[in-house]
Amino acid sequence: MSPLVARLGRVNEAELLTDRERRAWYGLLTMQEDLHRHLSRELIRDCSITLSDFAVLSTLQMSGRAAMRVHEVRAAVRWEKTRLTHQISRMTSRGLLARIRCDEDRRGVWIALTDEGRAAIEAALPGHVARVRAMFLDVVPPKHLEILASISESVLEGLEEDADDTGS
Amino acid sequence: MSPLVARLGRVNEAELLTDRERRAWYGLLTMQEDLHRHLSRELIRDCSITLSDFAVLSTLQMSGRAAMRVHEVRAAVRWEKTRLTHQISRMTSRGLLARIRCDEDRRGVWIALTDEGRAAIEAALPGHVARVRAMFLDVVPPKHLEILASISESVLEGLEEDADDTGS
DNA sequence: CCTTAACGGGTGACGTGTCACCAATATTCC
DNA sequence: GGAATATTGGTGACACGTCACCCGTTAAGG
Repeated sequence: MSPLVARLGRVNEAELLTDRERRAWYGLLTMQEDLHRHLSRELIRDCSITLSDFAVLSTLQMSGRAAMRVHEVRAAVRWEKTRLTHQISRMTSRGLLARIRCDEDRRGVWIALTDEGRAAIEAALPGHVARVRAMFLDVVPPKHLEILASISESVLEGLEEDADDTGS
Repeated sequence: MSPLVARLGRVNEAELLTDRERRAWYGLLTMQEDLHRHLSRELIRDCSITLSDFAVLSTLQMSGRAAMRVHEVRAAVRWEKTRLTHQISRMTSRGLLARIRCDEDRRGVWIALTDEGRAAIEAALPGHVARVRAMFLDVVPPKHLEILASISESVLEGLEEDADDTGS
């Protein structure tokens, strides 16, 4: 990170981040990338599923329902439409999910866990939660976790205000 | 997000996150994904470069040097080795970077900004910084930015302790 | 020295995420 | 009731990130 701070004098002041801003912003970026990398690697190694798989599987399992519509899963994970479609296709072809015809709305599709999918998420959950704790939750004091939660809430609120886009 | 909290009763308590933990963890994940998506989209639309391009270009520009070795850039951005190689290849083929032979260490390579690369980062920097401010830095109170910086520092410290891996 | 290990960097394949675009069904509004 | 419109979901192409693995060079250790 140190090369990033060298020779700032040349550029317009207002175009650059203050030291505090830079620490917070680059810290956030690198923390998230490193966490993602570590968790992803270990989840694949131990359970043969990816973080994206985990997000979909746990959404379905936590719903406590037999099946969910695609757009319901989408609302839960907050992904782009096509990202979820592709993800479901991959997981279906690997036997983790099943697509089921929807008669109430014939445009739609029901998504359900297969037995294999349920087994996968049940096998993965405890270890993954433990790793999230070890890498993150147990490292950060509870008061700071509260603050982080409130930070993300206000940031996400701000992002939704410019909801001009096509399908976010 | 609400489907995630339904019907938690069935699963082992210790395997699940508390409410505070869940708000912090899922908040972090979604905030980072949404920020990345928005910033990426706007950078591509306005400047035709990606966030990864931006990271490499700004590292080189901020260094204030004519060229950097690949492993120096890598230390700055904290990426996997091959990720940076691929990124440099793509950017070189698009004319943003140049690979230059290294005589001091004939295994190595110098990476330098081309004129086009310098123009790209200079064009992108102010707008990108402004968007980071608008989406994130200005939304979060300064005291919370400090806390966030300290959070990421301790988390990253923790991650580096289990540096057993091959090439992280 | 000369062997062995470590370093610096790269390749190809594959899974992931986004974009532009499409198909089909539901809904709205006259 | 029929045309415009929104909703639900999907496809194919392409850029990105990781893994397994490779090559050439430098440094270490006998």
